[in-house]
Amino acid sequence: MSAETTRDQDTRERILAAGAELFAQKGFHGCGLNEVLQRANVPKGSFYHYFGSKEEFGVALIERTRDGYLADLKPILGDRKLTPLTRLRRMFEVGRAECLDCGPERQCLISKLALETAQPSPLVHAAVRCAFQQWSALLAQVIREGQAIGEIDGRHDPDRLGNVLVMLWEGATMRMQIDRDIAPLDDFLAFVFDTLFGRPSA
Amino acid sequence: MSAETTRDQDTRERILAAGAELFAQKGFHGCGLNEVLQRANVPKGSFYHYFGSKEEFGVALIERTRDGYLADLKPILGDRKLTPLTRLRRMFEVGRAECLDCGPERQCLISKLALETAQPSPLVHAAVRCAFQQWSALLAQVIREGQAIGEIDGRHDPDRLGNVLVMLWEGATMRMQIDRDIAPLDDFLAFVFDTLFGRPSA
DNA sequence: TCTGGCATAGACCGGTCGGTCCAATCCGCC
DNA sequence: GGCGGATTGGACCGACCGGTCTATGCCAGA
Repeated sequence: MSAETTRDQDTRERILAAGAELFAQKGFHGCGLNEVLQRANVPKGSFYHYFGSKEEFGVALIERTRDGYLADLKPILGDRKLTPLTRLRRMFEVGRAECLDCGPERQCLISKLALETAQPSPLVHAAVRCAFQQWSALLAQVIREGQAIGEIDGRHDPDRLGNVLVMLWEGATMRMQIDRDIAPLDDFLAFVFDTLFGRPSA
Repeated sequence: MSAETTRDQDTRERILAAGAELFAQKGFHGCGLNEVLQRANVPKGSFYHYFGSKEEFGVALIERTRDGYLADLKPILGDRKLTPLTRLRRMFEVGRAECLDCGPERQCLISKLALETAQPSPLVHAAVRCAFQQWSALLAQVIREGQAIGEIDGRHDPDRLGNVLVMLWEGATMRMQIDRDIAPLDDFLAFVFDTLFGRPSA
């Protein structure tokens, strides 16, 4: 019975895990369902029992990924023992460490699916947009806290700065995949926390 | 004979133009050759006369796109009648105008193909990397000029700042496609030229 | 005018795609 | 025990994929 726990309800989870891994590497259209199912050791029939189509599967993947990210982020960004700016830095350092772990050829699943399916699939599109907006909003909140205690320059518009950080991070991870090197993430950290949030006064 | 000029050598160019348009929307794997050739009004045999494979075609597309970008950029970035910072701003404003023209659902072809094919295709990968490095280098040069005349804060590392601008721009265009709105590009311009290069002193 | 190679043209190939279908099996509930 | 929905298993489908092949049109140079 303990060995049988691999089946049952977690079949769905196994499909999702295999899809996340493969799509993050090969893309949505670059990887067929058969390959995903083979990796998950699940037959076709089970897939279409849990998901209505490949597109719905993509939406589920994005939501799963987003929820995982937010679950990781919130404890860091909400840690009252750290100053807001320290929390921001900690979050991006954790992100860098994760990229280092799983290798530079594995791009953020959300942005990858976003670019590949934004045009034809409104479902995927909505899921991606939601994920980015949530992240931007979280950052803006921490930025406001930093401004409240004078740690971050109050002339920044918090919402805009939150968007800028997200955009720059996504651009950096994209560049990381292109260069096969985490140097772009180091450029990101150095720019944001030494230059942008560092001493701007002469 | 004038009407026949549509054929002959420019067949290759017609294929490239159709591919650029369709791949920018639907992606490399999301669009079949048949669709490209139908749009270009060219039969299969001609395609494989000019290109060895779909992958080689992708490389040719990236190089064509990169050359087009650089040809547009260089006159602006090298315009000695403008200050370096003004040239930078002009360049991104032109980029924004072009995005406005062709619509927010059309993502930068280079970054799109980069994410989709970076892993399995070393040829495409090399072409993309080359394109980004050239652009970053151009920006770094202009930043150095700006620093030389005191227009840009000399404490910035020019190469890193060039990379940051490219990464942020790519992230912004990605977000533009996700949100179906050019507002992210406005955030980019406001942040870079009002906040980053604007008055940092209190 | 004949000829050789470049370019056009599209039928065709095996393979794989996303998706369908139904029989077999499992398992909680009566 | 046996009933019935949930789940598994995988053969199968038409469509389309990237790529091949050969027949033909075209035109420059002998």
